[in-house]
Amino acid sequence: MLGAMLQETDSETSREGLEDFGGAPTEPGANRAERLLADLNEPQREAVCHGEGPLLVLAGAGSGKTRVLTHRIAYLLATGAARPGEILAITFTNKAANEMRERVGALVGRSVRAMWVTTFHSACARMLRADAERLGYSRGFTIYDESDSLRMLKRCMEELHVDPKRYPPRAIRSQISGAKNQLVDASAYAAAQGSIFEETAAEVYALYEKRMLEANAMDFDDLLVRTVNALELFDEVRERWRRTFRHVLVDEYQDTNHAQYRLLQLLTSEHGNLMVVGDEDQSVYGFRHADIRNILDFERDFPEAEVVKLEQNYRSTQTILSAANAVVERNRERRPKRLWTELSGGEPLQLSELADEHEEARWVAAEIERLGEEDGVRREDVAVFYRTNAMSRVLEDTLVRYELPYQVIGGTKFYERAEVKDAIAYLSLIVNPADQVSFARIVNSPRRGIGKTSQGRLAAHANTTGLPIWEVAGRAEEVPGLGAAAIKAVSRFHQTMEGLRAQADSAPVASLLEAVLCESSYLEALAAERTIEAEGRAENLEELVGVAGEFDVNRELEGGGDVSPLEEFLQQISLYTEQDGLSDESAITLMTLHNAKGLEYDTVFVIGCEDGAFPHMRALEEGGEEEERRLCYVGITRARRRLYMTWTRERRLFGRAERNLPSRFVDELPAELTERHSSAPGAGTAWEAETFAGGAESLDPAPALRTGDDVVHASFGDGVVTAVEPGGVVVVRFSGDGAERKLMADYAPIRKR
DNA sequence: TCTTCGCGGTATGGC
DNA sequence: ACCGCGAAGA
Repeated sequence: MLGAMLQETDSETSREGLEDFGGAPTEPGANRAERLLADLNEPQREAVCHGEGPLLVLAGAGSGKTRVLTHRIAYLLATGAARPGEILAITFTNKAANEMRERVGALVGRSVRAMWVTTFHSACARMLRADAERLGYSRGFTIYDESDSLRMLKRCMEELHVDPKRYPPRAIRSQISGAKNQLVDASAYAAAQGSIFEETAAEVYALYEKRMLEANAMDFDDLLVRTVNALELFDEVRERWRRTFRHVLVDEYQDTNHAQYRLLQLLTSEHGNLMVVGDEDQSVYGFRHADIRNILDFERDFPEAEVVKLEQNYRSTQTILSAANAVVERNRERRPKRLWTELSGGEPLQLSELADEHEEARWVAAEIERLGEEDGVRREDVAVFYRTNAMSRVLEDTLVRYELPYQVIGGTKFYERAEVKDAIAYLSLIVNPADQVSFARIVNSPRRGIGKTSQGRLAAHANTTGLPIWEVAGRAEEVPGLGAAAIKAVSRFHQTMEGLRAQADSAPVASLLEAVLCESSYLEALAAERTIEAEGRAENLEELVGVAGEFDVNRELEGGGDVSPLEEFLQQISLYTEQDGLSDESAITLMTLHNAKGLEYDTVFVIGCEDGAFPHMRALEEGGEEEERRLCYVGITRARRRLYMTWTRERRLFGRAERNLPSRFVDELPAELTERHSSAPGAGTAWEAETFAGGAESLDPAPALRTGDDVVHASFGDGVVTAVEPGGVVVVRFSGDGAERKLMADYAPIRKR
């Protein structure tokens, strides 16, 4: 059995609890430490046993990095090098943090509760709750998600009369976000302005910062930046956290940005106990301003650092690893390394070209069905990855028709639904009376006769007086220009909410939420709609109450901190994206390639492998080919045994059919590791697979073009065919500029001469 | 002030 | 194909 040969790798959580000393860490430390090292390979052991000072673990895909992290934490405790409360372990996603917490818990028992095992963002939020006041925020600050912060940004642009047509708010925000992650504040940014666009962005940046502070709100970037600010500005704060976290461990270090790097530096520069684990080949968050230089330059930044390389892979077959290596080796921004495994051989990669996304979806569904029937492959061992969320739709429809249960990770999020956001806005306003965006969201929802004009007057008054918006609402009669009817409506709303605020400190979150939904008449308004949609929305709110109830119970058990339950609840869910949630036990898993990082599946399909989709056009325009290639590497290395990649000749985008060429990454796979299939062009729905072992030659169906033919292209002129590829693709080298271009033989304005 | 209709932008990726 | 926003009408 293949499985028996595999050492436990990253995403298998269940087995860890069965080994070592489970939840009973009562034996002497030396024995415990010994046992922790027992089934590690040499470099893994070296990393776990590392003493004081910086440590870089270069961990290739599937090389057991989570194992090294969790065992090192346990080892630090067992040898007495650290107490549980001195550990800060950081990951990038909540999911990864939960998994790490679980696995550490399995090794060390309940002392995991004293550790901070969490994401960068929630660690920062926790630290800021204690020290935000020094920066002019109050501890009940609200965390704005993307849409909230974009709202705020739009308001600022309006106020400055910046035309959103000429300056798209998203572009401005990305500019601001980039500056923040480089720790460039508004005035420094303004001082360095160049183009008119940047000048405009600088102006918006400054006002945005001001209004965010007044609203006592932080966006995701602020959480990092403000924490860095607090640590840099206040010796006392810095010393306190340095003393607290004697050992800092960071997972996925290749995804850190400059602010995060600075944060780690501030926390660890004194004792130097920083362990980072990462793999530059899996750096795929450049768009979030991650800086791959952080991992590439680690030894330069921390000169005494010890470096350990983990290159033995315990996950995939040699075929899959060879394919992954072949792709990623084309990148320049990397250290030389090569994954290897004791599992030689393996099935070849299956590459399939299909007519369009519908055929692709049917092909995938049918293949999953076949694997289940013929090879006994379980659905929960199958995952389908795609580059963009939009690609899941057609596949979902098809899986439903095939009656194949599936679950989608990520994508449309529960917490982004309007009604859920409304409910949360009510709660936010209770905690943070200055929260303008939440106020604007709910003041007239349900309708209370407080329209746009009145809202504008309230906001303007808050801005000019500097009073929290809630204060302004409480003194509506003082707001210039507000009509009598509006004053009455605002006052009533204010009164209702004041009543709810009075309960906020003591009541469990669930009952508070229920009271909010009732007394605000929100549920009543939904019921009055009498539509299926409204019913669904009410159900979602019920689910949110359920989430709150769960939170209350957990808090009861764990005896929450010094923060009010409501504050803690809000913080938790504002940093919460779609977790695996109710992970379905017998379903196929669908997700983006980005979401797939850190996971593994027996059988993996990567769909939509077309140039322009993957690598994505936009990424290529931004010079991100290497990052896209790394994403491909991530996708390939998720597979344990079987890997499929598919692309389509045509795909609908914005309702428009686009013609595609296969992804350049497909061509980078060594032919001897792959098998190609192609559906007959023009066969419509009833296609028949033709199989061609080894790829490239002679699959071209209709066109008579062959390698070596001289051709003329309507705009590129004379050229010669250098290769013929599946799907009617010919590669032509043109004499005009000497460049090679891929063309669709059927559609390109090209003829033989 | 609220509702409806139609247009246009949108859909790389996520804490 | 879908959602959000603005214009126009009730």
